[in-house]
Amino acid sequence: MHSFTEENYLKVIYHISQTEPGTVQTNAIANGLNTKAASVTDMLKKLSDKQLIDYIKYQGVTLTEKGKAAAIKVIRKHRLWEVFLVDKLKFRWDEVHDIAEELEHINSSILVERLDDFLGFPKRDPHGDPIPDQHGNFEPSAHIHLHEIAKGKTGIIIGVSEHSSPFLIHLEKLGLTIGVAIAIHGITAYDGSVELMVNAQKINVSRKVAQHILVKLEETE
Amino acid sequence: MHSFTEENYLKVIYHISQTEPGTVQTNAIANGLNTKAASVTDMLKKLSDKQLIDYIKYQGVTLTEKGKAAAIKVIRKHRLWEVFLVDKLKFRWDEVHDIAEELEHINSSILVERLDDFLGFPKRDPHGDPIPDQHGNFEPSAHIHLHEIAKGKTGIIIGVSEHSSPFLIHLEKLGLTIGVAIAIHGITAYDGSVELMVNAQKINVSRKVAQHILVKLEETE
DNA sequence: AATAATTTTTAGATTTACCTAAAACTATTA
DNA sequence: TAATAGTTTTAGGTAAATCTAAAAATTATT
Repeated sequence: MHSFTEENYLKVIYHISQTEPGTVQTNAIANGLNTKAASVTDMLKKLSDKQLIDYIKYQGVTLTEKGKAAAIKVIRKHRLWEVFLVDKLKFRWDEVHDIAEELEHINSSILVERLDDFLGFPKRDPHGDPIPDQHGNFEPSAHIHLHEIAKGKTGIIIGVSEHSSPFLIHLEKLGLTIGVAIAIHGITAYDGSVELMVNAQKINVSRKVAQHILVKLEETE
Repeated sequence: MHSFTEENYLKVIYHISQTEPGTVQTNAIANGLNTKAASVTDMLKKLSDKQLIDYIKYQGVTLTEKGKAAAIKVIRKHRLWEVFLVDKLKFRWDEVHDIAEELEHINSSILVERLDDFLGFPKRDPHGDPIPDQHGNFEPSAHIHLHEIAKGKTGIIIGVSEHSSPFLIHLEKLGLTIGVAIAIHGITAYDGSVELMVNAQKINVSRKVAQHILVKLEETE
């Protein structure tokens, strides 16, 4: 269908469009793919010819419906393979990203559907990200970032927005894993770090770390 | 490590060297990869530079120890993934070849070892081919081709030497699957077809089909 | 609005893997 | 052994994806 490289571009464009408002910039894509702006421009022309993106020179791009569907398919595969690696092959959540990055390009829709079935139609991957269904539908999780939560609130960690191994290993050590209940004690004015209770322990988390932890707030009492 | 394409060349060279005696010819490789002799020559130079093959112009190639090890690694992955697809995802044996052809290039030794463990360290793939262990060792099966068996002999089907879907579906219809006991009634002089008993039924199998069925003969009574 | 800074695009090259057509080599056989 | 058939290699070219350096366009700043 689409080349390995095209799929990576679509995926990155999709991810950026979910986090940044407006059209997606050439430099942002270059950054997300560890490549140069000139290479991105070349590929944008190609993706535009294939009607996978809407592209206006110097103005950035947006995915077309077709492009969005293709991107979501890749993301679905990535997340299903991550579940496979953790649930079945006993990998840790910090080990699976790079392998899933390769597996996501395996091209067989029947394989994806069988895998989904085998895994019991999981709704979320090991990092808490929602897994799109066959038709590309998923409920985006109503989350808030840890560094934005007001003092006194309580909630449950439902995901992370960074998947690097060092970050995840750090979280593991702090006991900040998915499903864990937390209570915010306050934010340190000096460095923006967050004071919180986890597993009956009071810990301090840097702002940088807090920015990548997604929390579902508890219904207010 | 090695590119997708390099791995495919090594794999094909290995397979040819197992079936044909002597060095592997350029044309045979081109044939096995559905490419042209000129392209093969280009790649042979590259593989030779990397010391994966011994190559003398016009004389064909042989794998070096390094090349052989790389080829066997790919074959190990291919066969393990086939077991996964059939045992876990409930694919039929005629559906798995093409998907495994993609999966075999996924690059992660820990993944392969975990998969092997998950599958219970299988010794053979769904087509009866032996699966090399971590170190590349495997017992080659002592088999004989169906068309070479003498009248009156009995045996058990232990494998096939063609993996195409039409061929395997045909075998399935005839009841000629792995583990099935057969008894040779004779060979038809006119067309070389084989008369045999399977599941208490007398059937006739064309020479072309018989050539791709591997049988383990029963100890003579 | 003019200038400076930043971003993006163009131009021209490189690498990998492939192709066709022609030349060179090897094997066959008359 | 000379001609011919078959195989393999060389020569020259294409397409995908990348790069660097320079030009062009946009955005920000006096």
